Amino acid sequence: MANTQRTARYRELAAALRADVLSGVYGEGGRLPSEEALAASHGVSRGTVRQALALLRAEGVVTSRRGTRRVVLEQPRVQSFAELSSFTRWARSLGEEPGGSVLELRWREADPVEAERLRLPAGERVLWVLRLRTLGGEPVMVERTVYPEPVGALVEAMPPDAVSVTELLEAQGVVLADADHTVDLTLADADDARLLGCAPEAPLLREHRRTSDPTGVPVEWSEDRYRAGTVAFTVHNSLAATALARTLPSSARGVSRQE
Amino acid sequence: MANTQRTARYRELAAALRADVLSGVYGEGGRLPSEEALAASHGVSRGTVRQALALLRAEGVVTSRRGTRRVVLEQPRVQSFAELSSFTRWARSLGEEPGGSVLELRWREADPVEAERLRLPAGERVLWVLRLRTLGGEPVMVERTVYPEPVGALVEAMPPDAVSVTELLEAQGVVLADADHTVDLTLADADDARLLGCAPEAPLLREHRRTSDPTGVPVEWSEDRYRAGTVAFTVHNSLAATALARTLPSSARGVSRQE
DNA sequence: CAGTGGTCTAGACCACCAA
DNA sequence: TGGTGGTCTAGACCACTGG
Repeated sequence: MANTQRTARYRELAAALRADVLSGVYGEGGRLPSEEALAASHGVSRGTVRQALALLRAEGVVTSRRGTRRVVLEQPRVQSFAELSSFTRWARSLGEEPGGSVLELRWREADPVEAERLRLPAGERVLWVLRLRTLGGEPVMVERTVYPEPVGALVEAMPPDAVSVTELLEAQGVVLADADHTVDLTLADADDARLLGCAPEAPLLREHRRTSDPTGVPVEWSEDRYRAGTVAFTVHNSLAATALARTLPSSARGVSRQE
Repeated sequence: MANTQRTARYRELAAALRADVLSGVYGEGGRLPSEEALAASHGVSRGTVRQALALLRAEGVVTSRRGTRRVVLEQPRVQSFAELSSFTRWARSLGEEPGGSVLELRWREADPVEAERLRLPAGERVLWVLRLRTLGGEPVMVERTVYPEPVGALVEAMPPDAVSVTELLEAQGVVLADADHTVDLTLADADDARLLGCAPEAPLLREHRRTSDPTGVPVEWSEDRYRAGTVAFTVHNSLAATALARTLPSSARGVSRQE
């Protein structure tokens, strides 16, 4: 009695509930029906309902507390890290027209940082790509990415004006499963300034991203620099869900080595 | 046969597994035992094992794929948004000595943005607080926070040099359950420059944060400005877990069609 | 005190991966 | 083809919230 063929039941349920919530059926600050009631009305077990609700909770759509029905949170949901893995998808979901072109591309040896991030032996060959990304024709981001050998070969073969590298990669069977993002601030160098049309030394929002495939093997290591004012990164977190992480003993955490 | 008294079984299990992974028992890129095996060896049901593993997965500690055992991802996991809700906790977990002091504090009417964020009627009275945050004595962040009436009263009564407002609030029974964070970039104004000891117009990393209690009622709305180079925000996401969000029908989202 | 979400179990079938 | 994770069920007890 398992359904995995198409979309999982709990995902369908989540979608249905999400739609209800966003359309204001329950009102902001309103309460959802009980799990029992949802299970009955949708003809599934309570376990499935809970799986669906866990999704909505992670998205920040509803709260959850023992003893009380779930409460509807705000709805804004502008743009969160969920979409971040692909510039193109992110742009489209905002209703903007994404563009992009490869400005430079070459094979070279990985520097120590790149090798470590891609989990490659030092000096391994990697494909380095410099891209300019635009929204509605306006330059907004400079992207410097390195790909390990196998993936690099696929990227190299793509047309230089390919809008979505991610989608092309997926079409070739490369699955992107996990990503780590780090956001900080940096200053525009001469190239950035020229490409983005800003002053040299102008502050830029920087994102480092490492993406892995389902096996955990790194597929991409990228540094993206956004012009000020063009993006804001959003995250939602439920403290309950992450409380544990804070209670842990430091265990095997050396010094505070960070990047 | 449910255990909720102390820590849930699955959280203990998660902690144990996390410790194992971090101590390198399985090796980076190594494989975890099967769910069945873990269930047997820890004397719990498979369901409980899966709950534990879901935590580790969300933290980016392990992958998961149908058909194969889970794979250990990298271990860095230094500082992520999980800790972000409290500057103090974040600092401590880095091994740094957090400090802070209230520089200004007054009741005033909420401006339109604040009212909207705190979900209050326009012009409602709120407590506005300006704090300087330090790490090891060095100023790193300027925090401007507004609190709605009830919480504000508690904050007002705190000693001006209280290190952790969050902890004091929790001690008073105010539970912080959910938070939305937005990160972007801004420039230092005269006050920022003076307080942080940087040049006016110097670029700063800015975080907007709205925190709610378990009921979904906003408790705090804050704008924090970090000196460049003092922080980096980190997030991990599993695409599998968020794939649905991208596949959704536009349902009831006004303009800008979603995909 | 009744209702509700949190935790846990035992068992089932399926889809997918690797051998 | 066998092992593994993904999904689903049915039922149970508990902790907490609220009237």
